Amino acid sequence: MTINWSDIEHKWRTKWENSSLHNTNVDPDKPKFFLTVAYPYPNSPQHIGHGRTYTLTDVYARYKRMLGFNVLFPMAFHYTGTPILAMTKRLAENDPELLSAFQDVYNIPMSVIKQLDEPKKIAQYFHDEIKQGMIEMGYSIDWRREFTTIDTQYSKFIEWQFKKLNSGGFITRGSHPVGWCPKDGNPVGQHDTLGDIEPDIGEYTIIKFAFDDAKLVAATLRPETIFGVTNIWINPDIEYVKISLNNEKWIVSSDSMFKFEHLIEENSSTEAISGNSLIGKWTENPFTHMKIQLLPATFVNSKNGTGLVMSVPSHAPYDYQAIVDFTRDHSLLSKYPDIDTTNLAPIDVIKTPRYDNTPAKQIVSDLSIKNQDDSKLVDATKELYTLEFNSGKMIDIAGDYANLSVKQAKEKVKIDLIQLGIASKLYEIMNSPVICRCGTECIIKMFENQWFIDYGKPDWKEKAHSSINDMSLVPSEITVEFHNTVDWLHEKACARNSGLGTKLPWDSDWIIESLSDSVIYMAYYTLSRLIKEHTLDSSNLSEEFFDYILLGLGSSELVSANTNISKNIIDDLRTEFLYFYPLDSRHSGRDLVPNHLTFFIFNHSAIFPKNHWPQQIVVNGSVLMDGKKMSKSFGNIIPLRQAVKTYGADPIRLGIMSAAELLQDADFSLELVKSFTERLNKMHNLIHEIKSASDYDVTQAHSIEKWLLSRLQRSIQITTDSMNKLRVRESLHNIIYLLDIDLQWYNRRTTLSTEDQNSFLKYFFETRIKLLAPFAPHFCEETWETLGHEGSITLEDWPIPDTNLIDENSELSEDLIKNTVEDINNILKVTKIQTQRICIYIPANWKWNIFLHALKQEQLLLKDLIESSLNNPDYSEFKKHIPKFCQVLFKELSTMDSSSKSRILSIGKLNETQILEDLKSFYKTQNNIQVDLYSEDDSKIYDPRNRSIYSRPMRPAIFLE
RNA sequence: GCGGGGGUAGCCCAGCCCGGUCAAAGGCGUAGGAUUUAGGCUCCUAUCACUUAGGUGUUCGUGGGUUCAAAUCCCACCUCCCGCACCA
Repeated sequence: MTINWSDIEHKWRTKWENSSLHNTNVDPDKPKFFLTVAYPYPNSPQHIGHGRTYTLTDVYARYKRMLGFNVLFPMAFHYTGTPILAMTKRLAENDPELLSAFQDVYNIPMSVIKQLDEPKKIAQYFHDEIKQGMIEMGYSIDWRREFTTIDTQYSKFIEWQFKKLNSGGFITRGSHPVGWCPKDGNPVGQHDTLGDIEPDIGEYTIIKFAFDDAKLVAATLRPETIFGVTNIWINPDIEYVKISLNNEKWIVSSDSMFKFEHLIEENSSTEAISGNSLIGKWTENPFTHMKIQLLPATFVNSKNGTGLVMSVPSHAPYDYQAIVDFTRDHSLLSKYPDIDTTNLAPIDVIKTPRYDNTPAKQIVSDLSIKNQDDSKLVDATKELYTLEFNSGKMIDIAGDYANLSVKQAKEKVKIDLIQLGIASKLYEIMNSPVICRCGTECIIKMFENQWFIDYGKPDWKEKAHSSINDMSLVPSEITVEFHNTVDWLHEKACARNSGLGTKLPWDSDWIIESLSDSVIYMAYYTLSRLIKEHTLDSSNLSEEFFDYILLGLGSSELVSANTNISKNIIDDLRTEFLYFYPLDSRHSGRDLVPNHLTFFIFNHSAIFPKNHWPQQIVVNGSVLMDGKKMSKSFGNIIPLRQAVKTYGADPIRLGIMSAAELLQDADFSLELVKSFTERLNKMHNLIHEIKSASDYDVTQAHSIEKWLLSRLQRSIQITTDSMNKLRVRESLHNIIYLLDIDLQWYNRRTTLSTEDQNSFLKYFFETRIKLLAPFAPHFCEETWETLGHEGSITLEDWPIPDTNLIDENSELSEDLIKNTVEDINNILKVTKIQTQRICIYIPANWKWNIFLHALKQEQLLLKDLIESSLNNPDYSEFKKHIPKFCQVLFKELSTMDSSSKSRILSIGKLNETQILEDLKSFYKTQNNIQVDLYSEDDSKIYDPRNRSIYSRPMRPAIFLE
């Protein structure tokens, strides 16, 4: 008989639903446990990978319920954001890639796709799809509290959040360079570009060198080297322009002019200048006032920076090489007779441990660079830049900046130059061209007056650190990542101008960005049920309303008077919030550690009092599919609902949970799922065989039953310990595999009648099924019912190990038997003989005495052991065997761990003859082999090969024939 | 560059914090056997090498070190993966 998964899943889903089993209300008599998992963004159906975090959370919820907690596990949907918008657009354009994903991977019929013509419809479609999947997976969610982040009431809640942040001084405003698609009019991130290339925004300092009525504008990444400028490089073959901006005239290459477009004064004329005409002219270093000349160089690229380069030959390999090239090129020298080459000696500015002086010269010679067009110059530049950036120090020539590290000097010089009006910043895409998905080349745009949440505030960081220190992080290894994230987080743009979401309450041009409107929503779960049931209108959900309910400010009377919401409802909302908050456990994948989870910590610490800060965060790794990352392009995505349909929810749950320990990436495999299916089937069939057996009285247990009961208690203990640490793999390991191995051994050893066995097994499985219930809820409900129970197993108590049932003696005895069997197998394997008779020799008493004596010694010395044994008159007749025996014993004891030692000591001498007596029937029934037991000092011993002298306590000697 | 995580027998995955029970759990796969009309399921046995007596040898990315003892502690190196934002 095999399990019909869809039948039992449907049956139990319906029962749970009808009995509102997972709906959780305030119950002052019961301790609550409130846990949430990052809500899904509905732009695709869930796949197996998504299932991991949700399943883990559900397993935990079910476990906590069995421990007696009033568990609240809610769910909502995150509609906020831009990807759905982009998706709508691509769908409208019949984007073939997206259409194929929808049809072939997600299996959405064309007729349905046609209807998905606006963002909300797409979100709603996947919302339903995902929700259905969660139900089918058996997640024990209180669906009454479900909401979406574009519900008007939720928006009021987010408005409240931002008012709190703003009044608390956590919001700032500023300008920020972003990668920008001029066609879409949107910032672009990695996910918006062809080939998923992140625009690498570099910051140039542009330095203005006076030149007649205008400024020659050179862009540099190394403003600190301004002390070493010897000349300016101009490419004679390119065109430059003079443009008017900021009340100045700038000279830049015409190819770079567009970068200043937004600064150029309207209607101003531009004057073209050939590069060649500039060569040989003079200007001066605006900072040091040294007179310098404009020289020709071919390496200058009209598109990089401004098409002008300030030359620092000591520290820039290109500059050094270009000067070498120029001064040895006689035709050039004669072409520009005005150029004074005596003025071009490199000027050192920075020293490093590796180079004494003019490092550019040395590195050029080390790499055997031939001329300024040599491609090795790129590496040379990078190497020297990195070296000086990390270990360089400014030397005396740098005046006030002398002795500063290059890192410090770079910032300081830059700021000072800008302050003096000599320089300004220019942002540029360093890895250009970066192409937007729409096909347009991206540029840099200053995003003006952007709103930020200022995660850089030192006192806020401190609060976040302390919140982390006060909460439990599971697994604890992840703690350092949180602290690091808190440290390097800074202003985070919190609003954008497109996408679904809530408008910024004080500036309706902006929509609150999706990572910022999802940081305290756990609190909203405690309200959403009542808000929906009483159909509270969003217009009444004022700041005052949330102030009272979430912070206890004001009074319910006043709020009621001002909002038209009855006082009772307001009181209920406050009660509900106070009952469930703080959040006891937050779950998500580890990819959210550097963003969402840390924002979540920050925002709670900003808005809520300390007693409402989160209590625990649980982080899990991702899911690989047969060793590979799951992705559409690999075609290895398995939609969750389809998997449930094919394999059943419980086998999938077990497969995901057992594949890896919490933080590791889990390698999901369908083979594993299939093997779980078989194991559950086996268990199911067995339970049907034993279901009507009579009750078992554990106090009557003896022999191998006692052993299995003892093992079961240990298993409960280990499983409980690992569940508390959410080491679910270990838990399942115990429940499924290790208990199975014990059960198999039990089956070989038991001598009970089938009837008695069945009642014993019934007891065993009732406990085992409870342990399994959080993982495989449908299966366990079904088998629990089969075993004659009426209530849901969800409401059963989690098993507690019964120390009275732990029996060290039977465990040690069973170890003796197993070891002896193993030894016999070993001998059989090596000798390859077909044995008819097994002779087992139990060690003599004196051996046990020495053994126990040796175990008691804290510091065991072989010499002492031998001597004291030899001197003991009781052993005088065995003298000749003592040294050899002690030697072997000593070796054995020196590698035995202390817990085994004390275990044996606590039990004392085993009656090995009686224990091993069982082997007679064991071998008789299995292979029809005769087993004879002898004590070593038995006078009638049969020992043709004289093996009995090798016997040791816990290790009888063996002879086969 | 900054931050984090890995490298264990054919594969997956524990063990490492807290050294000894570690030739290293468990699963998957494979082979042989039992059961079966057959297949599947199930059960038993084996699965680093050598070995006709329960043994020995060499293994936990590489190389050193500490220790009576190292997969585990320390140092160096090689190598793979992930994150670095205005995007969920």
